[in-house]
Amino acid sequence: MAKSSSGTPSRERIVAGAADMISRRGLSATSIREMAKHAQAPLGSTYHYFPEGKQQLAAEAVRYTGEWVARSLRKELADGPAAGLSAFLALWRGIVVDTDFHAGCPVLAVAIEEPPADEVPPALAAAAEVFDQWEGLLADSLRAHGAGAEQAAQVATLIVAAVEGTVALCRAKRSTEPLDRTAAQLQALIDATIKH
Amino acid sequence: MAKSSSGTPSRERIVAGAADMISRRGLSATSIREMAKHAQAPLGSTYHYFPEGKQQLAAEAVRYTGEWVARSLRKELADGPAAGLSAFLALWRGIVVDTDFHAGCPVLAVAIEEPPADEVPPALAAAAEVFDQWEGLLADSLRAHGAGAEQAAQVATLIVAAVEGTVALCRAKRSTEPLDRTAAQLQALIDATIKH
DNA sequence: GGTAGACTATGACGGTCGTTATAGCCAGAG
DNA sequence: CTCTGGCTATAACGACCGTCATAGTCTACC
Repeated sequence: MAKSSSGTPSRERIVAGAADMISRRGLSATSIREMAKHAQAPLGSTYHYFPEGKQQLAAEAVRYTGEWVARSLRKELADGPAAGLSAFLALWRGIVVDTDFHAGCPVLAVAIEEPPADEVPPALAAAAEVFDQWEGLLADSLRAHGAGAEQAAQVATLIVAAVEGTVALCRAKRSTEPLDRTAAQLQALIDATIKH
Repeated sequence: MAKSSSGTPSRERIVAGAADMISRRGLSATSIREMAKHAQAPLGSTYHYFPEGKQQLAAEAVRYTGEWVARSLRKELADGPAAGLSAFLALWRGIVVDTDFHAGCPVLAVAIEEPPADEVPPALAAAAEVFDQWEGLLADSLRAHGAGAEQAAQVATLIVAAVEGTVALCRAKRSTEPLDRTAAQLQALIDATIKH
């Protein structure tokens, strides 16, 4: 057993690989068989580690990405909101460029999958939590640097939404120009927000 | 025959229905069989009207949505960039609310599907064109109201990206609050941009 | 050495996928 | 009335899907 907090290495490989594949093709286009193969794990193992099936695996992949981004965000926000935004932008730019515009954000990919009627699948709930987490980190930093609570919340939401949307624009256009433009405007917005 | 510019009514029903379904579930999760059934058309008809198959149908659905939004945008931008933004926001809010957070933007949905290696599928190319079109309309209006070319382009990209991202946030959270927050910030940004 | 339990291997279940082929219907032109 | 051509009906192709069941392997502890 020895249930370490990060789980078996093989288990974590599956989750990380799933996050990568979902960020490229979306959840429904990513099969469990492919996720297993991509992580060099047998298909049976996925149902051993994730007995609730695909939704559980997707939810963990979303949270995995969420925590990975949040770690970077927490670290860089120590130098202020502008530094945090720069890191946030650089992180996504790296993913988009390194994959030749093939990958994006798995959280966004999961967020736009239609849920069954009268139900909220675990992966979608996880996506909502991750967005909240990112917004919270940004808003906290803005408030710590003099922004009002309302203003901070609005700017934080705008940043997360704009960056997610911009990554999608970059993928469609196969260009990083949208990221450059969004970066310029958001940086100016942060300056204006914390200087007020 | 009688090839009208808008095509046979049945053909247009298929395209419109496809746009709706793609906006809910994404492209790969939407089967041609379901699109046909949703439009009350036989499966054979889809391959009659769209001989290139799913990609052609998806591309047309993307352009259909693009033109629909552009029409609203053109009309409201006559009253200035702020009015255009309001219409843009209201349009997406309507979709999200009317579908109980089940539908979003089909253009975004198509934009985040991974293309095959060394290839740009028609639907993805159409998504890029639609984003360009929307940005162009907004940027033109901003420049017509005194914004510099660079500033106008940056703000236009930010608006499109932010609204697309915000719609996804709303779906994940099952709340329109992100749209409220983004709206407030973008309106302020437009005011500052054209007043400068 | 034995035994429990974590993991793997294998194969199957019913179902849906995109696409194609073929034969048929049926309005309108001659 | 015949015939053409746009549209439909039906069935099939191989491939893949999520999930489950079962039997097997291997490792760590008693």
